[in-house]
Amino acid sequence: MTKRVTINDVAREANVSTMTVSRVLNDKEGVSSATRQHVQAVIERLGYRPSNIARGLVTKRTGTLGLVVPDVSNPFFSEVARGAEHVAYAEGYNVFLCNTEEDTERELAVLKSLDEKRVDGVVLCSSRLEESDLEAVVARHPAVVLVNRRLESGNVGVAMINDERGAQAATQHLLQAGHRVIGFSAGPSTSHSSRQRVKGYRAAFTAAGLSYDPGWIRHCPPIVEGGRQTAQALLNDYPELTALFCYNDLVAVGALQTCADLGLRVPEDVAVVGCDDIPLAALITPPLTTIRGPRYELGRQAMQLLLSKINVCPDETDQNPCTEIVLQPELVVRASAS
Amino acid sequence: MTKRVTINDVAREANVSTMTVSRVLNDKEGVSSATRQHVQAVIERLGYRPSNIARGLVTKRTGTLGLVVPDVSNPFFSEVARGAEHVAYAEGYNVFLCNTEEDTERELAVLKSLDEKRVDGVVLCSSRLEESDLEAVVARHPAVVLVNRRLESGNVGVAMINDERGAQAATQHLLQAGHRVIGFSAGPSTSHSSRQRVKGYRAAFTAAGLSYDPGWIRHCPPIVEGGRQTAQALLNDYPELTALFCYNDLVAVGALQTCADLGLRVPEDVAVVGCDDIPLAALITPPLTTIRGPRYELGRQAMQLLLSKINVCPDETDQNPCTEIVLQPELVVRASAS
DNA sequence: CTGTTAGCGCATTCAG
DNA sequence: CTGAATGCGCTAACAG
Repeated sequence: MTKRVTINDVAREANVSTMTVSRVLNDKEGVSSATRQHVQAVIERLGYRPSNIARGLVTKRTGTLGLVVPDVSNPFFSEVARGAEHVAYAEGYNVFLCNTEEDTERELAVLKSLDEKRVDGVVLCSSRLEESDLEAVVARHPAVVLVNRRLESGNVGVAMINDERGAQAATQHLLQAGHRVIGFSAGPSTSHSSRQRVKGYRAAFTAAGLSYDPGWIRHCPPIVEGGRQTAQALLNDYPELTALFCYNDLVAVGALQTCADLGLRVPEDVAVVGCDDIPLAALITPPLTTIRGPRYELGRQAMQLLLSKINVCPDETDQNPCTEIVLQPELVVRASAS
Repeated sequence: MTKRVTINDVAREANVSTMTVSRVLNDKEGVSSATRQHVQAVIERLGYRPSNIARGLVTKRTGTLGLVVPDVSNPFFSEVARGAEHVAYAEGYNVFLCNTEEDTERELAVLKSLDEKRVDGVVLCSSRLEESDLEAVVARHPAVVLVNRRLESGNVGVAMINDERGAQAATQHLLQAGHRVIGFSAGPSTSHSSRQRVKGYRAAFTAAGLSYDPGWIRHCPPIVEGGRQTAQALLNDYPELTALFCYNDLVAVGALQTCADLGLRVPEDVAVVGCDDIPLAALITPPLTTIRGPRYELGRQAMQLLLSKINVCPDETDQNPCTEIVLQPELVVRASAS
C-alpha cells in the first residue's frame, strides 16, 4: 500500500487543473475532446480511482444505502436483500447490510452507525422498534422505506406483503377443511407482521361466524426451535387441536418435527400451514402448505421506492406519488394441509 | 431534513474549540472532566452525530469493509455473511454486502466500487476471477481475505473449508458402499471449490485402486435446476450409474427431483450425496447425506483474520503469524446414501 | 488542559 | 473551454 494517487497527481501529470480532471471524471461538458482523451489516458496510466468519500464530503451524497434486516440467513430476508441489492447496484449504489439479530438495541445501534456513515437512505425491514424510536430514526435519515411495517407519521415509504390477507386465507383454508380448533404459533409478539397475521387469523374465524380461544395463539421465536416448542405446548394444552397455522415455514418445520416426535401424522392427525414458501417448503415431507409472498420482488420494490424518494426533483418533493406498496401473497396448497 | 449539526455548531454552543469537542468525541485525554461533561451535554442536546466520512477523509480509515459473495440467497453464503457481519459489528465496522450474481464482470465492478468507497478491507468469497485480475485487486486494497480460494502471490489472508478432503470422504463413502459408477455434478468449472472437489473425487478412486471415466464428471450451475439437468444427462448417458455426488445440496435436490421424475428410488436405485448441509438437507425426503462445512464459523474467522490484518502494528506487519485458515468438513450420513 | 493552524481529496463558484 | 480560490467536517501537529 503505497500512497494513493489523487486528483492532483492526475492534474499535474496531465498538465491541467484539477477542475478539468474533475470534469472528465463526472462527464461534464466544457472540456475539449482532445484534453478529455488525454486526461482519461493519464487516469488509466496512473490507475487513479476517485475517492467517493472526499466527493461525498462536498456533494453530501455518499452513494451508499443501508439495509437493515433481523437476520440475513433467514431465507425470507436473504431474498429481500438480494432484490434490494440488485436494484441498488444497477443504480450505482452500494448497500450496508446490517443484521439486528432480532435485538432492538442492536437495531438502534446500526441505525445510528448508518447515520454517522451518512447513508443516502435506509430500507428497514421488520423493525421491532417502538413507534417513538422509529419516528426519531425516520426524522434523522434523508430517506426511509419500511418493509413489513407501517408508520403513520413522517414521510416514510412503505413496502409490504399483505400479511393479514395471507393469514386469513390460510386460516380460511383450514376452516373450510373442517378444522375448528386451530393453533397459531404466531412468532415474536413485537413483530408487526405477527400482529397482522393474528388479525387475519381472527378475521377468518369471524367471517366464518365461528369463534376461537385466545389461548390457541402463542408467540414464539421465528425459528425451527421456536416452532417445535410452541407446537409441543399447544398440543399438550389443547389435545383436541387438529390444525396448526405457523408464523413462518421454519416454525412450521418445528411443528412438523414435534408431530413426528409425538407420533402424530400430518395432515391426517394434524394439518400444518406455514408462511413464506421458503425453498425447503416444497421439498420437505410432507410438502408444506404455505403462504407465498413475493420476497425478491418486495426487496426490489422497496429499494426502488427508496431511490425514487432520494432522487425526486426538489419541486416535487411533496408529491409522494406512491408512498405505499402492498404486494399480495397467495396460498400454496401442498400435502401438509390439503 | 434541515441542515446537519456539525462539530463547529457544538463547539460554538459549548464555548470551546472544535478540538476540544473532537477530543471528547474520541475519548482522548487532555480534557477536564468538567468541560467533557459540558460538551457531552451539548452534543446530546443538539443531537449531534459526527460524520464518519469527514473523519475518514483525514484519518484514512473509514470503518467500512466489503463482503463479496456470489449470491446472498444461497444459504452457504448467507451463513458466511452472518458470521462475518457479526464479527465486524462487534469491532465497530460496517460491511458492504455485494452480490456478484456469479458474474466476473460484476465482481470486478463491485471491487472497483469498494475501492472508490475506500473500504478498509475486503472479504472475497469464491472469487471467479482469473489469477492476474485477482492479484490486481489484492494489490489495490489495503487488506484482503479470500474465502474458498487460494492465491500464491500477494499478502492475502485465506480462509477455507477443505473441499478436497470433504469430496474425497463423500466419494470414499460411496465407494465403500460398493458403488463403482459414480457421477459427479461438479458445479461451475470456474469455481475453485469445484476444482478442489474434483480433486477429492479423483483421489478417492485412486486411493481405492479404482478408476473412473472422466465423462462421469459434468459441470453445472450451482442451483437446483443445474442439478436437475445434469443428473438427467448423466443418467441418460450412463444408465449403469448407481450413485451421484453433487457439488452442493441444491444441486443434490435437483438430482433427487430427476430421480423422482425417472421413477428411480433413492438410495435403492441411485445413491445421492450433496455438499454443504444447508438447512433443508436434513428435512427433505430422503434426508440428504452430505458434507458439512462450518459456514458461520468460516465467515467469522475470515472476518477476524481480515481485522487482524488491518490492525497490525506497522512494525510487525510482515510477520503474518497466521495467514491461512483451513476448516475441516465432516461427512453427515443420512438416508440418501447410507 | 485548551486553542490555532493546516490540510485530507474533491466539487462548486466564479473569473478568465 | 479552462483555472483559481474556497470550503465540505473533521483531526494531527503544534502552540500556548
